[in-house]
Amino acid sequence: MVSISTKGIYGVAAMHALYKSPNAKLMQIKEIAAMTQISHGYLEQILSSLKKSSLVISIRGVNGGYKLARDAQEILVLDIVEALEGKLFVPSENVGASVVLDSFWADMQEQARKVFSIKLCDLDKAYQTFFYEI
Amino acid sequence: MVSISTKGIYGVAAMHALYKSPNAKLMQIKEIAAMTQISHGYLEQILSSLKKSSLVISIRGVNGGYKLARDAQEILVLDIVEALEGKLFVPSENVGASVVLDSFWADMQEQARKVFSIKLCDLDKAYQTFFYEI
DNA sequence: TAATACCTTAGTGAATTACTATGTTCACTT
DNA sequence: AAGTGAACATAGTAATTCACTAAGGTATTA
Repeated sequence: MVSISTKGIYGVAAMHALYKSPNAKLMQIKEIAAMTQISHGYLEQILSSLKKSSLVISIRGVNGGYKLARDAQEILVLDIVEALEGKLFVPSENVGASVVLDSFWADMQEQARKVFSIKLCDLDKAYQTFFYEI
Repeated sequence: MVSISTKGIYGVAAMHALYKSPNAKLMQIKEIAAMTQISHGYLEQILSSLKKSSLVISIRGVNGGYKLARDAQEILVLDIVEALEGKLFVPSENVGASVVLDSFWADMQEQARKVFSIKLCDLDKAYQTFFYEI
C-alpha cells in the first residue's frame, strides 16, 4: 500500500502530544493514550522505540512519564517515522542493473525524505497555513 | 518499511523498456523479462494491471506484445506506481481526531505524490542531471 | 490445426502489521 | 520496609501483504 503505517502515525501523534504538554511537563502513557486513542500496550512499545532512538526521555516509578529528549525545533517528523519504521523509501533492490533507474530511485528517495523533514514545532504552523487558505 | 515494493519498481522498469523500444515497436513479455531480469510469470501479472489502467496496449497471438498506450510525455511514474500499488501515502486512518495532524498528513501525501509526478520521458534526463553533477 | 503469444485465477511460504498478554524492574509514597 | 503505580521487556497471534509459481484458457498467426 506504500504508506506510513499506524505505528508511524501514532508515533507522530504521541510526539506532538508531548510537544504540546504545558511547560514540557511529563506525560504518562495513559494520558497520551487517552488523548490520542492509541491502545496503551501498543503505545508502550512505540515510546520504547522512540526512547531507543533518543527522541524521548522517560522517568520510571510512580509519577513517572515521558518528555521530549530535546527541543521540538531539533526533531523532524522524518526522525520519528524512521525511528519506528526504518529508513523511508528505500527501493528493495536494483532491478535489471539499470544505472538510469537506480539513480532515479535514489533521487526519488532523497526528495521524498526531504518532504518529511519538517520540524515537530512546525506541525501546527503547517495546519494554520492550510486553515487560512480556505 | 514504507517503500515502493518490487511490483512498482518492476512496473517502472517495464514501462521504461517499452519507452526505449526503437520506433515504439511491440515488445514481448519474454524480451522485457530478459532485459529487466523480472520473472516471466510475475511480469505477466504486472503488465495485466498496467493494461487495466490503460497505460499499455497489448496484442495477442503469435508476434503479439506490448507497447505504451500513449506518449511517454503523458505518463507519470506516479500513474505507474499507483496502478500497481494503489494510491500512495494514504495514512490508514485519522488518529485521535486531531484536525492539526489530519491536515498535516493530507499535506504530506500531496507533496509526496508530487515528487513522483515525473514524466516517463524524463527518466533519462533525471539521470543525466545526476551524472553531470559528479 | 499447431504454435505461440497474451490472459486469468488459484495457491503458497515468508514476512509484516497491529496489536494483546504477561511479567519484571524501578521509584515514590505510606 | 512494604505497597503502589509507573515504565520496561518479551512472547504470541490473527489478519494481511508480498513475491512469486502453477496451471490452464483464449486469441492470433503460420
